[in-house]
Amino acid sequence: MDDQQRLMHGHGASATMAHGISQGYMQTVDPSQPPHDQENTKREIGEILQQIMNITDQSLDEAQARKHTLNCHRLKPALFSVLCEIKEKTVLSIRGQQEEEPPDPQLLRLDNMLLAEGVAGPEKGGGSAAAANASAAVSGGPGQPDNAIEHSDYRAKLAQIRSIYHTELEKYEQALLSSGRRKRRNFSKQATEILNEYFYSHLSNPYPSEEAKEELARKCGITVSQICNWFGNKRIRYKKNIGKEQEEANLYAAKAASRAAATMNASQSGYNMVPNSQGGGQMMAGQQPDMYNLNVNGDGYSSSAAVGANVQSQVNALRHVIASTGGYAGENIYDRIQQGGNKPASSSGSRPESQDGNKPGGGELRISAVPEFPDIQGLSESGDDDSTQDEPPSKRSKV
DNA sequence: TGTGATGATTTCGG
DNA sequence: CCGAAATCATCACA
Repeated sequence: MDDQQRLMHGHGASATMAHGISQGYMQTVDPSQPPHDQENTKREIGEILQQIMNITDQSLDEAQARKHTLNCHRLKPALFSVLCEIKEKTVLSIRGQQEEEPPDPQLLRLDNMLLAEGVAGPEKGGGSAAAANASAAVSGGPGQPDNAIEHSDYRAKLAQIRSIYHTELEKYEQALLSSGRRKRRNFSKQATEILNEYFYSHLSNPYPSEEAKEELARKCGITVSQICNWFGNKRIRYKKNIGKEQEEANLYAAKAASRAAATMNASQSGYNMVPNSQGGGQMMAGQQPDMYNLNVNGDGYSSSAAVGANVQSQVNALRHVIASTGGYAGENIYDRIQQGGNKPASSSGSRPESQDGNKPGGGELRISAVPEFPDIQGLSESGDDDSTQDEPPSKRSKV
């Protein structure tokens, strides 16, 4: 293994290097040597370092010749070992500063390797200083400039390798994206929370408008297309698994209700709150689910009729809270039920997605003849703090 | 390591 | 172009 290669071997070879250092250095600068020899050694080291410093100022031929001389020098292995050690320390300190979330393990390993080689990662300004210190220690004096490494052709090589590395990295990432090997990361808990809240509170029409999507995307820190994916997946999976989702629906319904209760006071607006016959206040958690999917009858999807029958008695219970707050949870379904409305929507040709639940002419989930997410007959009303949920009826701004 | 959950992509129909 | 449905690929957890 030649010296260039040794340098390129980074921390993985540290043990070997340390060993090499102790061997090479101790052999050459043995403390047991007479003082006279030590003096000579120091001088020689100083000269070598000076030559290294000057080498880039010389013509190519001259430099080559000098490099050859250097390579043949008996102190060269020891010096090189020292440089390796310095580089090692530098790399370690650089790595210590890097506290980022670990990417792909393979990439991480590659990065670490390249970091160790100085190919990737931050410019190491401190490294040269360390090198200078170490050089000074070796040469026995503080006289050496602190950019010893900076000017070597080693650095040029590093730059070359660095650029190759970045190019390859780009290719790799590109390939990763385009070749089906997608990298997936789950959304944050908070984002999921927000999405679920929206979904379950718009269960009657889980098709966020463009604006709502954008708002949700902003809130969740994800892209609009991810929002689309999420809602697409959610609708399908909800449908497939209505029984299981019930629990979740429960949860979010309860949350929504309690939130609504907390924020209700101001907007008692135009709704006539019907003091429910069921003891108004305590509906919350356990009952909401019934309003959503309720029925559990076979097809898993709640036909509006079933909903109406099943839930009617509970509608009033929630109505008070929800209606008064602009209806965070399932407001549309209320309206619907109250009106006995269940008409297939969007005959006008507008897309379901384009209207929010609040809008007249709301959308419906079109799934093989089963009106899963029933259309809403919009008596919309808003008052929720969430701008995504209470857009003006004219919402479809962009068409 | 197996498995369910989940985000992304593909296919298909309107 | 949108959404449903199927499928893929990865994550996360026991």
